[in-house]
Amino acid sequence: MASIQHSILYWFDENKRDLPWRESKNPYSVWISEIILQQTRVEQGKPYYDRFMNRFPSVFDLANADEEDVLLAWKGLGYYTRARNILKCAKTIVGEYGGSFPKEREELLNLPGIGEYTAAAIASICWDQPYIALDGNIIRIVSRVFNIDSPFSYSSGKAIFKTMGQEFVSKDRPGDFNQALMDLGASICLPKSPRCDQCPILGFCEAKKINKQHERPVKLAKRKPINRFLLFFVHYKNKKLALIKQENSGIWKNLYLFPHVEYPSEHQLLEAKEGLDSFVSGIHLLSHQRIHYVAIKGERLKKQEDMQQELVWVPVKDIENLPIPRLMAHIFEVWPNAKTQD
DNA sequence: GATGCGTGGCG
DNA sequence: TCGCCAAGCAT
Repeated sequence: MASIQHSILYWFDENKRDLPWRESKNPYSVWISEIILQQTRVEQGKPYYDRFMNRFPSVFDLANADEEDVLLAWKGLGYYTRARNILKCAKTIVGEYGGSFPKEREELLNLPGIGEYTAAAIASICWDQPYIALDGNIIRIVSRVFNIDSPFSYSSGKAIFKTMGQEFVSKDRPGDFNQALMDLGASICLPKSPRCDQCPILGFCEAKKINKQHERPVKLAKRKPINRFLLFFVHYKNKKLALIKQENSGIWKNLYLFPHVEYPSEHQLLEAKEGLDSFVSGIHLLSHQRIHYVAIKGERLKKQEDMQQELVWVPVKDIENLPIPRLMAHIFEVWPNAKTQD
């Protein structure tokens, strides 16, 4: 009987996708494609890859580029830290490695923007080093084939996936094996409706045997939302808006937002706004918190004894003409740097 | 370990 | 419609 690895590689040889970054195994193009494809769909990344390689054909061209130009090539793709790291990394490779990538996994991991997944992908595709590249696709396939019921996000779960994955990965063709699993995950072993009837390794899948393929991978249980009760002050005067800087902790740490007071219960929030000129209220969801809010005009601001933070007055255009829902949207629109606002 | 980062596709 | 999430990483 054929091994599971053999079945996967056979399927790959017959069905592999024709993608621009598969034309070469040189580390530069593999690296660029892997960075572009982080949290990004193949169809979205393709045109960026083509333009990027055309604009920066080698690691030397990239290392000599201005950050502005790299960011321009990245414009519209998102996660712009990737673009900044890609430039830093190119400079390191040229400056410290004479323009060729280090082949040791540990050295790859030290490069900016390269984590466990990308290091494994580069090492396996370029130099046939037997590392499993645990991306979303391969996590899903491994969780189903071995019926792993522990979430990848737990460190204990991560250890299981790494152990099983390392055992799983083909030692003969690890690069093809990783890419095969990604293709399989993208076309057959889908997150929601896996096409098990077309799967080349159906007979090896432990989850399918007990009909739990839909329950894999196990996701971390969502924490139930915490209720919070906040009274906001919208204080707009002389075309300036009052903001406060948050402490270096909590959900809006170090950000600027409207002055506010927090109450322990909805009852106390409603009691506090009693008699005040409240004009909008509602619930805002943010990071497993349900924030019940009431906003009042700011004339009463000075009388609030609980308001201890120092106010920062920020010039804002035309706030008096904004409809209330738009204004309220601003309340939860936190500002990293009040000085840059106008 | 939890959180932020960006855009586009999907049911 | 809109929440979920897709070839993760850094902090």
